[in-house]
Amino acid sequence: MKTYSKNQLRRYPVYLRVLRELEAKGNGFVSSNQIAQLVGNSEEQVKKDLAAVSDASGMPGRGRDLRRLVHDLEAFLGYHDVTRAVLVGAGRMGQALLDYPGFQQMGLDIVAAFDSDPVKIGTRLGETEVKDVATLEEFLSLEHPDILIDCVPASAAQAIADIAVRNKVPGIWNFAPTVLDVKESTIVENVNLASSLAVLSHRIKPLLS
Amino acid sequence: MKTYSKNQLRRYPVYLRVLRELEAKGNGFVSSNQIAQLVGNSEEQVKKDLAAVSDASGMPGRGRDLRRLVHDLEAFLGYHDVTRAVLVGAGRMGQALLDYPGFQQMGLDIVAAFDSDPVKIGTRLGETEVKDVATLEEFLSLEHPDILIDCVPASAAQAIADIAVRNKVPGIWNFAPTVLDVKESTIVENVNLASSLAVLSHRIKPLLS
DNA sequence: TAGATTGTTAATCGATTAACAATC
DNA sequence: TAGATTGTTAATCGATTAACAATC
Repeated sequence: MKTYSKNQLRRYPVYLRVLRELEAKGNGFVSSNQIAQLVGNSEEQVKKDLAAVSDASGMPGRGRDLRRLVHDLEAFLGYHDVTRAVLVGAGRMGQALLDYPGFQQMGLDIVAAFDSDPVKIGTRLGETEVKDVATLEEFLSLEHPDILIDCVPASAAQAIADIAVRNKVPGIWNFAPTVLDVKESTIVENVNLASSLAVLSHRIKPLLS
Repeated sequence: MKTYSKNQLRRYPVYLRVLRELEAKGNGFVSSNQIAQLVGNSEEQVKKDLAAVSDASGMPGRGRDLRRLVHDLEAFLGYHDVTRAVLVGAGRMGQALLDYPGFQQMGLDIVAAFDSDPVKIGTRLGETEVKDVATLEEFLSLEHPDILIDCVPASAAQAIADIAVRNKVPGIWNFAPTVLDVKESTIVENVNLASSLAVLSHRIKPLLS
């Protein structure tokens, strides 16, 4: 079976973005070189990446069918299937995620939100009512979501992860600034702002006066 | 000169986290193996990574001095120097970032926030007053911050990036879901939720029923 | 057709892992 | 001392880049 490296997987949504922009402009075909220019990768890499997710082969001299390519990318990324998620921790970051309209387009449906703050419990954020985190475990055992989005403070994040693991939630999307310890049957993906900032800071270092 | 890959740079803040936890527990020394267990990398990788940022060599049989290692990591990551940033776009995401206390510890000082919404302009978010984005360019030309945090909607993100480039802001931390086109003298680091979700979705796929 | 672009194979590059002598 | 762990060199692995024949 084909395998995809982490870096490769990260590139696909980026391709999708620029392809949609080209589509919006009314283009019908794209060459790998065009895409390469727009995203800043090499042409060879673009060719390989796209060949790995689309059976439709491109036309020598013209490029690839844009519409078809967008479709195949979306299909590969799972945007055509609904992924059900629960969000825990309705702080600023949690609210930002609940608010974000882009997830819909990715097939990600945040079906419930939880918090421990009595002031927040019962309120509505967008379409979602905030439930008491004390009821999280029961909800997971009944509803079996695919993903738990962990947005609680670092000090509470492991306890939430433990509940997810106990209830066999396949994936944890971790926004808390802490390293989670989970059984290997549970997948954790970290959104680590400190890591991102480390890359940026290091690269601008030579530019600072 | 030593070079550091993107992946390597991303690992350092993760090491720092677990090391601080060990320090809080009162430990005085750590072995590479211990760290490897905690973060889930190989021992060899941990050894190489740490050797690249700390001159203090570890003691065979005991490990590395924890306090010293934490210090060296912080120094390498630039946490001991102040990096000045401006944030543009005081939506949910922007507010979440303004709120986040962790940046202080990383030496990141968000000195100003900007938005185009008249309702938001003039209000205070935490310690920062929201200014009119119309005054952004003047602010940049006078204050020369190190980083511009771009949190505006995708449709406006490029225009903000253009202003940053014009005013020679060294780094753009891009939270907008779009690919920015900048001169190569400007560094862009993208926080791309779609990419992160793509990795998670792909990895949980075999676990879904 | 000629030219552009494809898909794929081979070469290169870089990062990770394995091995091991050195040593507190 | 013996054992654990170090730092570093060599081997492996994987990903990226270069090259090129095939073709619309």
